[in-house]
Amino acid sequence: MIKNRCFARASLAQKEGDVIRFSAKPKNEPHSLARAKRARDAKNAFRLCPSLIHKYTNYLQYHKLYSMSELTAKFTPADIENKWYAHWEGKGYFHNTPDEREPFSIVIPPPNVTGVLHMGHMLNNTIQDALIRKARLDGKNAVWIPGTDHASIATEAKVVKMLRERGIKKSDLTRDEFLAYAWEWKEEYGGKILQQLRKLGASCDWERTAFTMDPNYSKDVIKVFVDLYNKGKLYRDYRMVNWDCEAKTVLSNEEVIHGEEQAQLFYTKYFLEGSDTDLSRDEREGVTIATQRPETIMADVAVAVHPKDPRYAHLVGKKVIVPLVNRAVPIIFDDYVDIDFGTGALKITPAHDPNDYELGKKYGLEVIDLLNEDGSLNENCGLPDLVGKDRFAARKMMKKLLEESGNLVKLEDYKTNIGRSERTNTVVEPRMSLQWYVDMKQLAGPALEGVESDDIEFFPKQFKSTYRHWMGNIRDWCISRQLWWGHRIPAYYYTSPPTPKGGDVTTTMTTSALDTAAVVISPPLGAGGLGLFVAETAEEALVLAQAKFPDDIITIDDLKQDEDVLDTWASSWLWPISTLNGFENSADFNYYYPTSVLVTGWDIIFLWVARMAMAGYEWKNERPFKSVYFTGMVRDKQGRKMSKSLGNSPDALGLIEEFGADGVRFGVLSSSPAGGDLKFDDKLCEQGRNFSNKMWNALRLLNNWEIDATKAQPIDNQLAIKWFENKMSATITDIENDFKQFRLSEGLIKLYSFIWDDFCSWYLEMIKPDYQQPIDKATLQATTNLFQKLMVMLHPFMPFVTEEIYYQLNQLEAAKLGRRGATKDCIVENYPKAKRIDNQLVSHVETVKDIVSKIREVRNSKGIKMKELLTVNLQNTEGGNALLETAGVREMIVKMANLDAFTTTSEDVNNSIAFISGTLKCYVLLNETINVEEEREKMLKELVHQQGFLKSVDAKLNNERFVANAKPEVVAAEQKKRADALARIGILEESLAKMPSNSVENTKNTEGGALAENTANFKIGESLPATLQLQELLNSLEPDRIERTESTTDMDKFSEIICAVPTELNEIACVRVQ
RNA sequence: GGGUGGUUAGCUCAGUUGGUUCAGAGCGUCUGUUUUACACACAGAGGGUCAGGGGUUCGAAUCCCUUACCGCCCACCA
Repeated sequence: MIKNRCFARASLAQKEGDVIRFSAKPKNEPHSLARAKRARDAKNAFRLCPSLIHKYTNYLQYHKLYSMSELTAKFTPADIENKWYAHWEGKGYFHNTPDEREPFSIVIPPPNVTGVLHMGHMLNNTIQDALIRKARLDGKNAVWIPGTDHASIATEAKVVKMLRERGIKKSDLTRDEFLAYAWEWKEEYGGKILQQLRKLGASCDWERTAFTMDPNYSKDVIKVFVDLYNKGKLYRDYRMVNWDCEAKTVLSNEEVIHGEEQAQLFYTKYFLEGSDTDLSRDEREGVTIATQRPETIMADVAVAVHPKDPRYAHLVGKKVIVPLVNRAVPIIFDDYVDIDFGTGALKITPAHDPNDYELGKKYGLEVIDLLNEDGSLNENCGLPDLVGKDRFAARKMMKKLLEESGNLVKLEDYKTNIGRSERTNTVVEPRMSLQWYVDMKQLAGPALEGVESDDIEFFPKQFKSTYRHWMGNIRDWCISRQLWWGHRIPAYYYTSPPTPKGGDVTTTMTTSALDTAAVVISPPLGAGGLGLFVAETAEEALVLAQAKFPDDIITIDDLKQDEDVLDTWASSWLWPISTLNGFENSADFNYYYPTSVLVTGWDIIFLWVARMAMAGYEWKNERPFKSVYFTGMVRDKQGRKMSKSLGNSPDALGLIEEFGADGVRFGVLSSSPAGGDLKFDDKLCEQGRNFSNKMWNALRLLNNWEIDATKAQPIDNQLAIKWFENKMSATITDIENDFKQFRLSEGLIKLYSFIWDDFCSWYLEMIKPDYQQPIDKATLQATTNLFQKLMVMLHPFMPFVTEEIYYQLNQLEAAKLGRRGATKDCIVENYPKAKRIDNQLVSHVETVKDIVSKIREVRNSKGIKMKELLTVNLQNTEGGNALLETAGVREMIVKMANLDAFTTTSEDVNNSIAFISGTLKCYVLLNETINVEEEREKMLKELVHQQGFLKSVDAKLNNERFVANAKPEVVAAEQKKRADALARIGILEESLAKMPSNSVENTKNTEGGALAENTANFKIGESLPATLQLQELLNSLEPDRIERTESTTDMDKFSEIICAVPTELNEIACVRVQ
């Protein structure tokens, strides 16, 4: 039974011609197979790449012999994540209350209560969690307040849909009945996302979970509304608004998403009044306009042209007939019209276009509103057939009607920007409506100043200008919504005193009347301005009403509350204040406010961030957060925004399952510098998972070591430990800086490479005892300490795996080092502090690493196996001696490069390969004859490079202005470079001089060539393997799973060919798993 | 139209206050690996005129101007 996953997943193959083809590469396929696939792509399959087959065979062998039974070598995150999360939460690590420590607080951008975790949340919340965990490790009083937003439109739309599926219409319900359903829905499905955040490892203070419709929160929202009204920063007005016909509510500008869409322009001719009806359409006099919304034609009250347009100059004072309804309307001349667009003539429909409305006002035109609130046409359209029809249905019918009436000139495809509702995705219609507005100009000042002066600091900075631009051109904020789910507007209308009856907004009226519409027109609710009272409760409103109308006997039943609710953002803008009970000046508020940082996407900078800033300054006279970290937008590989409708959003929880929460956290963090967009690729999560596995295996290594308490600590181990401690100090300093500037991705990458390269690849190899030898106590102790420190450093980014390894290291210490007593959990450890760095020691070990690398390079190029002992000599120089004087250096080089000796020599060593590290020269002694010419060329090349380098350095140092202007340390660095370059050049020249100039004939290894020749003979064959390797492979399979083919055509029946290997007969045997 | 960001390796992106042993990382590619922690690995290699042009400077991927493409935000012409 073959357990290896890669093996089991090996490709399907199909035969084509005489070439075996692998099918699409399955995930996690070994590289060898990927190469096979490429070979296939090159249409050469195995015939041209025998080494590939060899390689794959080799890979399989390796697995069979060494890996197949050791599945534990893989780290499985799922096993530990739930365990640790429950542990942390149970211990109360996430919860904090005010104390004497330094506070660090974050409020979560509240996701919609009905939302599910998507990539944006993952990015956003991983960043917040990393910041919170770092603060916690730094010993701060860290609080992260979670919660959800009631999201009025989005939630109401979902509830309506749910009810519809149950056969219930919203219109059949009373407000209270509907709200009961909505709350029921919220209790059942709401907050799911908060559970999902736990999977990600978010260490929120769940005891503080808030909801924007909690009783306390609602109270604040209402209080704020009343306060704004009383301060004169809130008003009601009748204006053209963005209307969502599906949700039947107004939308703010920020809630309308514009996008380019395909539309049709209807070229429609409006005939001149009195023109000859006997003439054909083209002959008859008139004006042709172009419109994309022909269904609004019936509401036209004028046609406009440019005053300087010669085509229409003769029409001054004339009228045209609106098609279908045959109403005569004036032609007006206004330079608003663009002569070059369309026909240069424009129909004026004040009720259904903001610009037309303005023109209508200017010329005192009638307003005919022919749309109902659901987007269907009403009686004002004047055509019975169209009444009740949806605007899009009507549009289609208009085509026919206009054709029949002979007004339609032509149709033209046209790309235009269409506004759609952010929440319901319906096309937004401009519509006249009476709504509540916040006077933003009064609020924007302090909020703008706060960001300008960096009282609130933006990361990255460039969002300041976006913010400035918007705040400078701010428009009033429409905060009423015609919905039920939300905070009901605390405005009460007293209807008793007879008010002038204005009629419904959908009736025909003139613009002169409209100017005072708020007062004279009976709005959908209540009595308009006269009997309007804004108060936190009906009782308070009653008091106001009684005071205003002392002659009336008014009871609470005479007051009618506004039916509308507030825009969701009119509650979430209080989030940092209300979640801390700021309006009651609570201890929490005084301690945690202003919050430390807000982490959010830049897409809601206006919807939310700016408004929170306004609210903070307005009611608390204080910024709501010290910094704002704008994350990038997560996009798919094609750069598109992740969205449900595109279906391109990866399943967040699925990703966690596949790569582990830590893997996903790594993935989203590692390439997400602030503000930049992140094209999401799950390869990054894979990298994160691999990283976890790497550390897990480092732990396994330590676990496997036996301890020998009597063994003295080797000198090179001491050096390794000192070196690593120094490097760690440097890394700590770097990471601290990165956190300060919110450069989390950089911090993570640094740690990644520090742990993977410095710790695993170098440090552990340095201290690793010889095979089956025990390790000394001091080294193991130091190593577990260092490892644990690394885990603490990495913990903010990858909490689960670090906690687990940290714990395992404690266990290891207890078992092998006899350590007693309780130890902290990683999550509440103290973040390591940087110590003074011994630069000389570090640079010596870096030289060691360089020498070792170069020796490996020599091994690689000469095909010398790692196992083979080598002798390397170091040229006797001052620098070389200084290096060797450092205790442990010699031993370290000997061990890491697998040498039998590393000694100094004063003479050139014959029959060796020389290399230069820094200013040191080493000789690798070889038994075989050296290709002198090759070495000479290498050295010459290096010499040229060094000379060029020296020249550029000299050019600077000889430049007086450089020496005069550059910083002293830069000049010193250049001088050092110069000295080093000179030293290297000296070494090279000396070596070259001593080299015999005649080259020795190179005896090249011809193995590769031979192999290549064999390949031409490869063909698909039937014989069973004769090689030992293949035999072993086959032995690993159960006999009934092996089939033998007799001819190439038999290959067809192989549905799963897992490998094809060359036999001694230069044929290919194929093996498949049934 | 008004803002604003970008263009660096095949791909995705780093590159802090300008300083040639910094042009980097990951992935991908290529070569090698029975190397006892890890093939989710190890040891290496190749690959970029830092979009084009001009300027400032002793010195430019980095600062300025300009051109060409992308992108986003805001406002919008029926």
